[in-house]
Amino acid sequence: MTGKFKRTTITSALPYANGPVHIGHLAGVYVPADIYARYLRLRGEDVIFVGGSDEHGVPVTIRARKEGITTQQVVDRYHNLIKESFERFGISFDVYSRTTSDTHHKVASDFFRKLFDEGKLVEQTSEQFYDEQTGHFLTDRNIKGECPRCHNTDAYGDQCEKCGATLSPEELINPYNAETGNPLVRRATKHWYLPLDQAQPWLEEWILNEHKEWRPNVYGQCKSWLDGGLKPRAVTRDLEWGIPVPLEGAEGKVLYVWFDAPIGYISNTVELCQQHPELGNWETWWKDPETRLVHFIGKDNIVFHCIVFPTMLKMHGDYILPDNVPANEFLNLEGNKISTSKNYAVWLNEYLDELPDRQDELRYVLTANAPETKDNDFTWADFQARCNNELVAVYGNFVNRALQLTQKYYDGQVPPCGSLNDFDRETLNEFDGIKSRLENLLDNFKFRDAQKEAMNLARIGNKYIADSEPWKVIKTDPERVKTIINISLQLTANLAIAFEPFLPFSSRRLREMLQMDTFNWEQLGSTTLLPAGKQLGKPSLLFSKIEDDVIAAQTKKLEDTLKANMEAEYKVEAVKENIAFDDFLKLDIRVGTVLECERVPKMKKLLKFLIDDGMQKRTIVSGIAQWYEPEQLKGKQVLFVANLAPREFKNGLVSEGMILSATNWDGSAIVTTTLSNVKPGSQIS
RNA sequence: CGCGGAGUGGAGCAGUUGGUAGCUCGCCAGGCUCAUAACCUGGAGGUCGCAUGUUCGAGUCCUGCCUCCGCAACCA
Repeated sequence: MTGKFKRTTITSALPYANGPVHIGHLAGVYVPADIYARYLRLRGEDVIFVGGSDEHGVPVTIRARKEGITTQQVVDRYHNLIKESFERFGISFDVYSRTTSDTHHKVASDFFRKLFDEGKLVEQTSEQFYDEQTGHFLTDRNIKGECPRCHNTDAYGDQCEKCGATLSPEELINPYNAETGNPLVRRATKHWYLPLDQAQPWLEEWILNEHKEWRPNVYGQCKSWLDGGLKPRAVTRDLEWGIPVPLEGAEGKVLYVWFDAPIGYISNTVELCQQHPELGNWETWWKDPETRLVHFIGKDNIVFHCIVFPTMLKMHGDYILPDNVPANEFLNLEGNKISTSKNYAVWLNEYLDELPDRQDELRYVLTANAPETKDNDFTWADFQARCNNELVAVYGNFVNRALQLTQKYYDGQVPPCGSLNDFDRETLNEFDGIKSRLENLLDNFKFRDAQKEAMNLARIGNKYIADSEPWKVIKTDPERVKTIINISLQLTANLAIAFEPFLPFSSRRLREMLQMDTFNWEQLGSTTLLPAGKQLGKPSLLFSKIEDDVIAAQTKKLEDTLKANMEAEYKVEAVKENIAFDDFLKLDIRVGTVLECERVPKMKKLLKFLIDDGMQKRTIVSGIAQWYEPEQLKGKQVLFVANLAPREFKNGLVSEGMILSATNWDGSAIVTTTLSNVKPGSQIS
């Protein structure tokens, strides 16, 4: 660590206790944060890694109402699930607490109270929409009403999804509660605001001038907010679930979640230091200018961690400000957005159950494809390829080669290193700079590149063994082979250290095979990690291949989810305008028997039917080839429009009518028929 | 015209201050056989979203446009 800092406080975004954690959270926040924490610990630095669940806010209360349980039960369920998943996945939090803890309530209340007492907050009364039946004020998104522009009655308080108009709730005609349908009235309510506008000057200096090194996405977004001019933001809300505003006359009001949630980082540190007195006073980790504060978050959280929370800390007084906020972009899944509400995700707890003992595989892939500069895509095919072609074939295979050769030639004892030839020196030179390269990348939050650098060590090893051909040399110069194997083993020992921050589970297994009891970052690059004569443990495979059926099961699961969502989202179309009876009589719908049915060459969607309509045979072409095999329909009776004007297709084919099908929710077509057979040509009426 | 980010070989991604376009995987050919049909070497494959400029020179800088993602609107 450079000069002015003596210790590091690492925070990771608090996952919202409204669902399990998924791979997007991991790739965006927890895996990079964990790599960084492990790296600093390995260097022997003072570091704490703080996490916890965010358990306030509106969505958890909605979920509780839907499921008929208490809000506390909802947050308990997800907090426990998330906490346990993180542990199993090896996210090495020093503390993982929650914002419903007593400590947090006290810390957050005191924080607010101090700002209030010192006159830092602005009090303001405004009119907001109120549901008299439920006794709730509503947020913009929970208000619906008639759009003043297109008169769609389902417009939201912020936008009409039908005509795209941007709205404010006051513009809606007949506003109502989106959840209950109750009509709304306007009612005055008092709230407290954080005057971000006052913070503007020093924020500009602090971010735009002093932190030009922040990532472009972070810096860019901050700049845009600052350029737009900051406005005061309310820090309280009219809700029951949350931390009560600690003031007289503020009954029924709580702290806004984004005000209370980041304070959770502080509360969790307080709890950590209570449990571990050796860490000293919690204030050291938050107020000492020699402490370096780093927030790991996703891109949606940039404004809160770079502008709002720092303003809170600064106004409070003696807190330090974040030194860096390495925010990641988003991870997509098989080309689609990950969505908690639509259940479209790879959930961590399910991954751990369904692919047991493969934590490092997921960690590896998420880091190799981390969305550090732009949104990236996670696919199971890529996951499999990276595991099998990189972890197994490059890293695992190299380790296995070195250990098997040692077992075979030396009964598992490290052979002595003799004199080096030019090729040995060349190889050692190649990985000589590994330590400083890794440090440079990790210190700059370039985890993807850093992991690649570690993997490169294994590539060097494979090349070294292949080029020096110990299996040939053993027949002519056994002494030489000792040196080759010694160097190969030293390389594997280095791998165990280099991969420790990234792949802690396999690193541990590798160290056990190598009987490395102690290790630290400073040893990286050393060629004397394993002394000659040392007895190694029994070699076993570091990684195993992932078979096709495992991947197929996962992709099927996602496809099923997509299908289920389509089904759930299916809406019945509104009924068309009424028609006169005479209009109906004009339609001549009849029953026909399918005599022949075949695909139309070069036309993927079309089936050609030969129909017996009671008088003659007629040809009808129908666009349902996607959904039926011709054989399925042969001999069946179908309903068709008999007096539709014939239509000629481009290839000269003429369709004399239309076969009636129901269009299902997923777009598939189901051909209609009668309950029992009737004579061909019978009319429908 | 609300704001920010992104668009680079078949796939996924890098490309710091403008100087011959890289990496991993896949593909093709060859080599090797200690190793999990693994490993090593070589090769093919790109008008860097589109269009304009600036420059001796642009993936990189200017301007305009198109597309995707995010924020505003409590999903990382």
